[in-house]
Amino acid sequence: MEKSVALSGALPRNDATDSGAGAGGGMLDFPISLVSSVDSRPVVGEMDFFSREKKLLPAPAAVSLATGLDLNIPKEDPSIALTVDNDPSPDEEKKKEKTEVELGKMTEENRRLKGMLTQLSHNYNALQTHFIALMQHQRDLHELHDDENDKKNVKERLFDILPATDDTSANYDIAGDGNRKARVSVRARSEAHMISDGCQWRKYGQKVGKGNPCPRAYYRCTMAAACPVRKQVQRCAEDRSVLITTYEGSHNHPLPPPAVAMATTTSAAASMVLSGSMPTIEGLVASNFLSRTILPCSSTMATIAVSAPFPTVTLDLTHSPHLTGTTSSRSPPLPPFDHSFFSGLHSSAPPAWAAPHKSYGSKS
DNA sequence: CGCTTTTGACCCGCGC
DNA sequence: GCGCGGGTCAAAAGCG
Ligand SMILES: [Zn+2]
Repeated sequence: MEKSVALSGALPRNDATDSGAGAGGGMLDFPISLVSSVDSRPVVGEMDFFSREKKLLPAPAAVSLATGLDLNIPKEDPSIALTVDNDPSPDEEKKKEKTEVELGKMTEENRRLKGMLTQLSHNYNALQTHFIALMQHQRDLHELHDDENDKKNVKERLFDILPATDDTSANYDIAGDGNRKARVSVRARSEAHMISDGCQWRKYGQKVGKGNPCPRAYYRCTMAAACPVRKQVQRCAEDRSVLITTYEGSHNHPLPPPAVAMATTTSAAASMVLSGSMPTIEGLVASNFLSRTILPCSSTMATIAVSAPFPTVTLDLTHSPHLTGTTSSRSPPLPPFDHSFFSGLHSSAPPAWAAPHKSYGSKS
């Protein structure tokens, strides 16, 4: 038996909750890649959210994607840049000038905001690094203390000495309690074999499941030597255009800025849910946390399944009326209302960014 | 030459 | 204990 709650993540944007939502997860739930990363997803890349190759995507779009803020003010928006005809009355001439001045201001402000955003991103990474270092230190102290009080525990001492190549010991505390089992899975329509998420992954296995003829691929994060993050990529059985990516664990290293949004969102969401710091799932979704961060570009649904053994946060980026089928049957059918809200923001699907990944055979 | 992918073997928990 | 199925290892192959 499993409980599953499906809620629409597509609530109206509520910028006031911006800072509050992240802090809602408790102080230690530093919403970075610490826990699960989703690190979660393009025909050859139709859902490449976090391609590190910025050339492939228009920069303003990337900014907008990562922050949920639509800072992209096209310079040649016809609604702003008036195209006055040959007979400009002095009045209209004036109006035009005024508008152009306005436009200049906005462009300038836009540039400034972008700069700030970049700065913010850098600061964020720096802070994250510092935080991780602190956590490491704290862990060392903690275990040292334990050792003094309880000398029979040789194992822990070993963990202190061992290089951080031991995943479980090194990252246990970083992940925080209750977060280790966290999983975040992302469903997205994509013909690509893998959705790029800003991280580097090395494939370490592939299996074909029992019921599902589609092979499931296993990846490990290679951005840092000891990064424990893993992900599974599998095509949905009944609808092969849907790619399901499941992330597990948290990064022990800074992520490239484009990847931060996704990792932050997923891990923080997982943290909140699993730690119970967000009183209700409704609270999580109502805080508009998910939709503001990564989902403004499509109609969306956040599903949080409390099923054993791993609590899983599912971000559904699909438009499909299909039910999941992989993890569970969804209780309530999707309310029809959640598509309309974002229609004004990004009307179309994300561009087809390419994922740098290759093949995908099958076995067994 | 250093990386990733491939792929069968191996491990381990679970139900019988 | 045994078989099964999901997950991982690691040797070999592939690739730029
Ligand atoms: Zn990582």
